[in-house]
Amino acid sequence: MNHNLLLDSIAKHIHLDEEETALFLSFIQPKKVRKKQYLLLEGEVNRFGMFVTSGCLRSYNLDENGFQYIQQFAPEGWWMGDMYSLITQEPGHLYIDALFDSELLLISKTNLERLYKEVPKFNYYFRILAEKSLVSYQTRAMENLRLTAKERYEKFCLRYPTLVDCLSQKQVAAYIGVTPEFLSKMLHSEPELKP
Amino acid sequence: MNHNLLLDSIAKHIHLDEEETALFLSFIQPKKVRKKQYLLLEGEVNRFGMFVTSGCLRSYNLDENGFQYIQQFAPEGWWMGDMYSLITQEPGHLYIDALFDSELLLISKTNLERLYKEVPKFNYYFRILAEKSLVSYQTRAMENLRLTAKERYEKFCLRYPTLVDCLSQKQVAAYIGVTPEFLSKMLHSEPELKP
DNA sequence: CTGATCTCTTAACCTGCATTAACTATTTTG
DNA sequence: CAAAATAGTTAATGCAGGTTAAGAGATCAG
Repeated sequence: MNHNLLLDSIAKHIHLDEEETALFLSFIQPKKVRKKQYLLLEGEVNRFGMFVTSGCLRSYNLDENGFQYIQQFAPEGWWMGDMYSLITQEPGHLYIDALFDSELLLISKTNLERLYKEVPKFNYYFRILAEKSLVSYQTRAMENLRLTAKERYEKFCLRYPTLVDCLSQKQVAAYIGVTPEFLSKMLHSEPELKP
Repeated sequence: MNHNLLLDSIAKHIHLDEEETALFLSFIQPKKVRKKQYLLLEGEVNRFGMFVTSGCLRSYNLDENGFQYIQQFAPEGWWMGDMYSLITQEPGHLYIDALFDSELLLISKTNLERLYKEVPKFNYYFRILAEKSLVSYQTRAMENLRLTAKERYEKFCLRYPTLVDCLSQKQVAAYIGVTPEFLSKMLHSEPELKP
């Protein structure tokens, strides 16, 4: 299994010696999933932090009409999880599944807590990640009120240029919060939006 | 000045001995602000984390039409800042001002970095805060797409019961992302929403 | 106390996006 | 490879919430 992507991501923020690296790796387990396979269902407790080494995961809410609202795409090099459920160990509200065949590295909540205790500088690493992620959700929360569907689509293309051309329009629509019908209409009536 | 509120907030998550407490307090400076006074303008670098010991702050974006979108209210016991600017020390996009006369405790970016170095367990404290805040912005980002104005208003009343009756309708409208005219109409046509 | 500045209300009209439905193109599965 | 399922297109209709405007209370500053 390929741990390098994960170790590199960590090395950008903290230095681990050999012993710490070995301990960390002993806490990690690999997992392969096929396209469409679920990793978490609404109402379940999220017991693993998931790091994507290949492929792409997706997390979303379902509303009462069965409409999907995508919270996050996690391509290669990203962490994924239901933060609420992972923190509280209460049942969460997210579904997590794989958009393509994917390879993951999992760390259980138990091992994560052990890691914080035995290698406290992981508090630094995950503090930095949480802060960056916080900024991007703050921005998105405001943009979801302030911007039109067209503007949200443009931001999405700028922010995720690699994703936008491997995802179906339906997925993009569920991320920016419009119906697939409206996105289709928008792309045809405003040709400058197309790649 | 009253540091107790802040020390209590910290004590809920980490234990500081006397020396650490003294060092922390030496990094903190008090500040009083009057109603409507600005603490940060769009385009400025945010050089202080701000903890509110009395009163209430507010952070917001302005769009090109001068419409305000409120990101956060910070009553007593809350931290406030422009996270993006505080992390990067680049010019930010938020205005921060006081809704009422308020008392604050400030920690400069420089002292915050010293604090992380000299008392590493502050990484734990601020990681926990960042993670909780992250969860609430993830939720809000999704709700801003998924919920109607009426539902957003109801959530706001549930989540900030003390705020809702000391704020003007205009402030609440700018938080839930509707015009004051529409909120007024909603409250009159749906009497069950009123307190 | 008074004019000026805000906040709230009401109402007419407008628009961005949802809904529904029917059809076509593409992908998945047996 | 055929059948079924899924994704995308187009168009008619509807509605949540915006815009504009104008007046009525409030609150504030001189």
